[in-house]
Amino acid sequence: MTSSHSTRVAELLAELTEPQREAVLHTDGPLLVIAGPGSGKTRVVTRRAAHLALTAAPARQILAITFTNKAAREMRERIDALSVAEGMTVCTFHALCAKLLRIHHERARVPRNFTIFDRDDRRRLLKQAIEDCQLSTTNWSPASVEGAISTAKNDLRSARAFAPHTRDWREATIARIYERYETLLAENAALDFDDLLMRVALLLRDDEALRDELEDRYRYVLIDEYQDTNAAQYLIARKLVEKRQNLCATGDPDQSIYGWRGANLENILSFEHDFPSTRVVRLEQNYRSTQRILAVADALIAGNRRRKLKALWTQNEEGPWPRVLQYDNSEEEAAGVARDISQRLRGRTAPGGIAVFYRVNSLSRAVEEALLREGIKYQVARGVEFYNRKEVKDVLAYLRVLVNPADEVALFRIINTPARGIGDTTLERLREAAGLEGVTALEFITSDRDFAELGRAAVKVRQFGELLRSLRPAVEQRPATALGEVISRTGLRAMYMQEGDREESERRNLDELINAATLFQADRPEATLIDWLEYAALVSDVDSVEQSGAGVTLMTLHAAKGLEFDVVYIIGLEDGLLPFRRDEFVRGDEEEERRLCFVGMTRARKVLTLSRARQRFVRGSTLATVRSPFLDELPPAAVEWSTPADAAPQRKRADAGRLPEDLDQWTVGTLVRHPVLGLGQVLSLTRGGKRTHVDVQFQSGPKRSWALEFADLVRVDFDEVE
DNA sequence: AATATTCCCGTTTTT
DNA sequence: CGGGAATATT
Repeated sequence: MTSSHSTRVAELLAELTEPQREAVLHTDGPLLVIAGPGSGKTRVVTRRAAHLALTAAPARQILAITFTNKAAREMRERIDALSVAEGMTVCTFHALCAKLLRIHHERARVPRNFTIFDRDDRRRLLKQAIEDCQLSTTNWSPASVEGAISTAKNDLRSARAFAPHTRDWREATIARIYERYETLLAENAALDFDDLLMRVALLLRDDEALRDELEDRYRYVLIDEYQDTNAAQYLIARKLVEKRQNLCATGDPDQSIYGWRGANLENILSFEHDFPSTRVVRLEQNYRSTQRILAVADALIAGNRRRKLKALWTQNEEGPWPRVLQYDNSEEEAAGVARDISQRLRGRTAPGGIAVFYRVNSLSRAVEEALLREGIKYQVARGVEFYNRKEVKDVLAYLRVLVNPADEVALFRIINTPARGIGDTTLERLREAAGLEGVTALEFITSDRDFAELGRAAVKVRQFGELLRSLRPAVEQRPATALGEVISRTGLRAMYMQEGDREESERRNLDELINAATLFQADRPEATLIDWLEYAALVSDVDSVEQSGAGVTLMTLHAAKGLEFDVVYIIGLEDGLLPFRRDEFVRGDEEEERRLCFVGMTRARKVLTLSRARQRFVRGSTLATVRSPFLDELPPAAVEWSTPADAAPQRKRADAGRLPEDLDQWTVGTLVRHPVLGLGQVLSLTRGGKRTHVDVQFQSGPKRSWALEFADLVRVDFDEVE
């Protein structure tokens, strides 16, 4: 071992706490890192990866898997910065699977040049599948069927496996649609996002030789955000490390907020059971938030049952009390938040350090208007991504047709874009004619014939066919070149050439697309058009949700995961909104909603403000709201409640944490008053060794129990009441 | 084929 | 109420 080697190892261990060090140093065997919010997880993961590359295996034998491209990019950058891990594979689950399927297409029984269908493509195909089954898309909305099929795929249930297990007519119908959809996908030589995972999972399960090969290729596997894995990803993870068990999973059950997308919290909760020799490391020290913010968040999440206990703590300053503000209505809430932000901006806080979170996007509107009125710059981090823009998808559709002639979803997307006089009737006839001859639509179009059966449109179709034929050689060219060729030859550029504000952004986006392709191929000399299309299909964000620092950030609680801000506002803490409930009778997963709230709170470094409106303007009408039960779960002594209308917010009781002086007069039946919940009656008093617990039934309905020291209750005599 | 009108529906959305 | 999609109109 050279001295430079040991110096580098020492560097990797520098400035780490004991548990962090332990996680970095662990090499062989399963490792579970339970990482609380702001606990330096990324640092640990990257150092660990570097440490492995330095001491255990060549970097190319290490595989780090993330969920998002952003996470992959960040991890890659940070690992690169340590400059010991060149050649390491750092990518998303989907990218890994796409690559594996491309390489092992024969064994996986997929076409080598398969197209990856995004949600839009999938919807179109699904619509067709529903129609093919003679069903109406009104009764069988593509969206709901999509959800059912996606769930099935996430659970590794193929169309064939799905059909025999249907329990009612609805499921049986979905099974039919599912089968038809799969047939259509195959005809299009396409895979959807879920297929990528499912195919690889099943492949690893069934093809031992390949699994063996991959296990030798990737000797150490790291999976980030393990709490978000679904059944397919879980199987992939297990199969990838079957022999060596060198799996390092990092995550936090308390931050699992994608259950509705198929994520299965059980995967992380039962990790130690699945991998019996697991070493568990808990990262519990928080470097982000103040003591008071952390304490409140911790108190909230303590209400969950399905978790792994963590003792969050911090050496950071105490900080100001987190506040709960109750406004009369949603406009005042928005105005209040804007006013508060305005005040902070006059202080030292930079706008980029401030964020407003909400459960549903529709809440952003009121806040936006209020910020506008206050003249505060802001940005809404929303999901409209670059690669979902129409003009971008049109260009990509041309490329897709070139690469994969079976891709009819793409073909029908571009057949009349730019407008070339091929309408619905022509399309119908064309499909029919092609079907009659037993050739694909593309073969038909690009064949050398007169298209007499298409009447007036025959010339247009022939021209389109010629265009496609002339574009074919572009397949062999480099992505950026092919892209430029398509944009100009198809008339798409011309289409956006007329001067005008609307076309301006389209033109810019097309240029941006060529830029992206140029950048892509710059560090991938071997990259083909197929590779670029795959990249484009799987990279949807393009740095869109970066904190630019120029303005206040508005986003959903989901989007906030992984970020941090000095000052955080969470609005709309109302029953049914957070926790969200679709309708009154069907309750959602309240624990997941609580985690969502926890995630939001723990984004705050210094100042946390929760708010709620007593009346909310929703869908055209104003409705009375009920305070979120989550607010009642916050230790009353640890937050500052105030109604902004009040001149002075009520200060904290100085004696919080102490038992009431008149405790000897407290019995079952004693009347008490709570600053928020009002009048109530003691149901029970339990003297514990350390704490005295009290159950109270409130006049207003709710029943609560507390440690009496923190209950914020005052005893009232009977005659004081009315 | 482009534009007007009606109608429907309404969480979150890593890929 | 308001956006998007399906449908009607020119």
